[in-house]
Amino acid sequence: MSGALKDAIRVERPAKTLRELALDKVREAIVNGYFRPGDRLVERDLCAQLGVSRTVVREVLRHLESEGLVANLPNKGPIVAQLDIDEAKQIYEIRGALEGMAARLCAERRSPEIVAALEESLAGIRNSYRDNDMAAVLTNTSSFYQTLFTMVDRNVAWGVVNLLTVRINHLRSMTIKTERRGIEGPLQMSKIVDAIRRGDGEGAYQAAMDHVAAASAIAEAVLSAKKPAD
Amino acid sequence: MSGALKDAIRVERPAKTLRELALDKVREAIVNGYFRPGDRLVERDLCAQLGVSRTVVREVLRHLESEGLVANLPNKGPIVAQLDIDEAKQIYEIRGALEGMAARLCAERRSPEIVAALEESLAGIRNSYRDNDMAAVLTNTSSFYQTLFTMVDRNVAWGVVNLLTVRINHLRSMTIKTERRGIEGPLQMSKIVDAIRRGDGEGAYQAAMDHVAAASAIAEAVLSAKKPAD
DNA sequence: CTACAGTATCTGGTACGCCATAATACGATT
DNA sequence: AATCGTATTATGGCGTACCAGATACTGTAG
Repeated sequence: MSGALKDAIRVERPAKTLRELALDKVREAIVNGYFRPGDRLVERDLCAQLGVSRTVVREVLRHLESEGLVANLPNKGPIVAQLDIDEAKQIYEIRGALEGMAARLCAERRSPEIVAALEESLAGIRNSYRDNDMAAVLTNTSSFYQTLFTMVDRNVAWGVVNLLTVRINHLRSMTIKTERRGIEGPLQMSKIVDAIRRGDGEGAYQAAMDHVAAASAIAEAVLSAKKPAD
Repeated sequence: MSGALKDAIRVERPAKTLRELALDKVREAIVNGYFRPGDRLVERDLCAQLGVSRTVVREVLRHLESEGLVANLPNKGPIVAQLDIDEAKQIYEIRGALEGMAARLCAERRSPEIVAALEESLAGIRNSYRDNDMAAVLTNTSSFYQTLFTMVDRNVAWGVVNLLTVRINHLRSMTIKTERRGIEGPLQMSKIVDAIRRGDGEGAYQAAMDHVAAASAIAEAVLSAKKPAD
């Protein structure tokens, strides 16, 4: 549309400030495990690694702190937040409640476009599983839920889910690698889509709850199994 | 026990860093309307008003930005976030889902301590309404929900609710002042407590949903009525 | 070998300066 | 006089240097 045209015309300015770039870098580094939980995040070291000043690093650390990815020990400084099993379960529970809510709303709307969009995301997930591309599985799963929320204009809830999800990201990357998850995961999600197609709000709610409940159970098993080795 | 003893012994250091103090100040200033939505938050002005350096101010602004209280216009700088009616409704909806969940869990636990704690908060709310102390109504209402969440160890969900609540705080302060809200509000909340006492999970869930739904409806009326005058 | 002092490290916090950008005011040219 | 270009101002983005206080480490003296 006119937006796309304008974008084509527009002189490509980075638009992103240095701080935002650094924020993304550090968050990514935490999320995919370059920084491990409990690692200290020494400001001046980060300055060197990122090539930015302390001002920027401090603002980034503050931001990540309010996202729950970084914890601040008094007089000790910031560390990568530890994720205990109880907190992870709580996060899954909240996701269940919100994703269930969104699924119900989708079902009640009975719109073919919603179903089509969800099917498309789901196909993407199946393909990624087939190609054994786990990173793609994660992003496609995110986009599945994103459509679930945005199709019924629930961007705030999506923001909350997104915020919580980064905190359990390394759990997610472990759960999807679990045995048979490549079959069961998409199966559970297709149940959500089916219920939405039927306009079955309660069914969609339950199916969404079941999906995260399964993920939560796997995460719990993974986390309690990993604890002794830590 | 030993924790309390240690706390009693401890030399009372502020423990709070300057940044946290400034953060609370600015958040409070936004929440109770000293800074109005849309107001620009000029860094150097805030430095002067708070008596702290720009570094601290910037970190505070970043933090509030990630809380959703402050928005950052590119090349313009931070302003107090505007709250549109749709976003407010979404926030109420999320609160409904999470508070309903917590209420259900409380009911399923069937613990007399929970009921007692909730009754106490509720009594506080009634007293505050009687004394016409609206600030106390707000804090007591918060503490009611806080017990709802913390009694079943749902501190993450409580954090989410709290985070969202500050964004609609000025709406809350208007809804509680509404005609008859001093009777109906506590009535609805006592229904939640009743259901919990009965161990009626579904009833508690519904009662909690009803309560926020009522608040949401009032907020919508207030907000749409205020819009033209803006 | 222990105790104590000194030192290095690190965060919290401050001050100051530079640059880029946006808006506005002002002045010059046509 | 209208318009265009330029200077100024306001402000955010970013960097650097510095100091204070807490902590951890280390080496030396008794």
